[in-house]
Amino acid sequence: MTPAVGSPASEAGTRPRVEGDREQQILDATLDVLADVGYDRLTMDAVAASARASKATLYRRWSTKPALVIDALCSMKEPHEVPDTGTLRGDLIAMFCGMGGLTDERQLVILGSVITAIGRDQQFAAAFRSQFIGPKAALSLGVFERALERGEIRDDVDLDIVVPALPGIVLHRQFLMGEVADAGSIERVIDQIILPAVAVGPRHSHDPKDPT
Amino acid sequence: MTPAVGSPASEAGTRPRVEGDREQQILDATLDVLADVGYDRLTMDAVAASARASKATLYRRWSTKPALVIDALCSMKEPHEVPDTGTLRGDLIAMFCGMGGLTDERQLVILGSVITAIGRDQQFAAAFRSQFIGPKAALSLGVFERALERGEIRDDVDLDIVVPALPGIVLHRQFLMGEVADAGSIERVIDQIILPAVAVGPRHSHDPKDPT
DNA sequence: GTCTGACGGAACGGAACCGTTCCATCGAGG
DNA sequence: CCTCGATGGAACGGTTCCGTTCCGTCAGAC
Repeated sequence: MTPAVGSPASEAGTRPRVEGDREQQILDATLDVLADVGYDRLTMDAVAASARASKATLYRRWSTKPALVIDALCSMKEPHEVPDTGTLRGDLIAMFCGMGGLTDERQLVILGSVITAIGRDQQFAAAFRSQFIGPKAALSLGVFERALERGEIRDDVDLDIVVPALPGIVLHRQFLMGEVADAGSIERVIDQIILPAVAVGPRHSHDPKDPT
Repeated sequence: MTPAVGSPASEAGTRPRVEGDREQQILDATLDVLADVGYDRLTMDAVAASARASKATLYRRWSTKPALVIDALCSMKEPHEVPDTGTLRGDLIAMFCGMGGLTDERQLVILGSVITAIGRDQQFAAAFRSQFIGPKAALSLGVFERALERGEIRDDVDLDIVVPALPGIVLHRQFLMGEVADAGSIERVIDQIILPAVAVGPRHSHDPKDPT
């Protein structure tokens, strides 16, 4: 499968030279293969073929397959900063339903592809968590902290538990139950689990009219 | 749709060269290898070696690797029936912290090992969901329905969302965040997410299906 | 005691990968 | 124009795994 990332300048037989983004092209090809066959079945040959590079080039830059894959994961676009919609509900929807969120097909497939590797390669797991999970978790944490400042949620909420709950529920539905995550299902989880769990007292106030 | 897997031992006379549980021994060995190296890297040779069987024997009974693994998964012990502790909280803890629950190391490792296969083998995924996920989900559903009858939880709770939430959260913490699930962490999730989400009491409806 | 047949073990050819090496080619800088 | 360095492509030997086949063994059926 040819990566959609066609080099703008070079085409039609001319050999793609190292234009600086050559490395990114290879990493993109790595992600394509990763999404296609998974981590365990990803081979350097397949990556080389997909990137129209030679294995020699690959090994010149990355000594091992884990190193290449980790680099590829790190090269993925980070989710945008989450816009302040004024409510926790709006922020969560904006964050998880947008690009780079839980409805991003490619990202979900890749996520599932590396779970095996996470369980069996400590170094891989560490890199994955700090580079991939970390930024997303930080963003999500920020959303909840904003809600905390607004007084939208209880002040005794354990963010370590609450913050990862939403992706956990959605990913579980996706991977193990076979549902395709869309905005609607994510909203249902937010409305029926997350918001009730953090709601303030008996009064369930998710009022958008209280911007701190 | 089970591929050519004879229901053995009950048949008289014909079979058991060794013992009727020889098949189960092989399936157990399969689970061992599965937990050890994962689905993609599981080889028939490794299973044969682990079971001290010959590959010929394996292929005599299971035509392919997916068939063998599916049979192995199906042979795993089902979780016990959940004792009625009198409260939803007690039932959840009893169910998920006990054997076959979310603290069962072997089961968790195997779970992570097959996620790759689930995403890429439709037949495998279907068998896995009906044989592995299905019974657990049914048990969990029963626990919540019992709570519903007790009047412990709101009667407008969407069980399709709520029931899989707990395993989702815990598995996410385990696989992606690298936490080891123990009774304490599961209890925290129950107390801070699940119970608040289903607790009786006033609740604003965020249900998009109710656009009053 | 003999026959039967499933068994474990070993080996096979073929295929896929790995990591390396060699080489012709092409782009850029001198 | 010409050299130099990085590249793509192809091939290598070595390893692993697949699915099959053959064979000697041994417990139960007869």
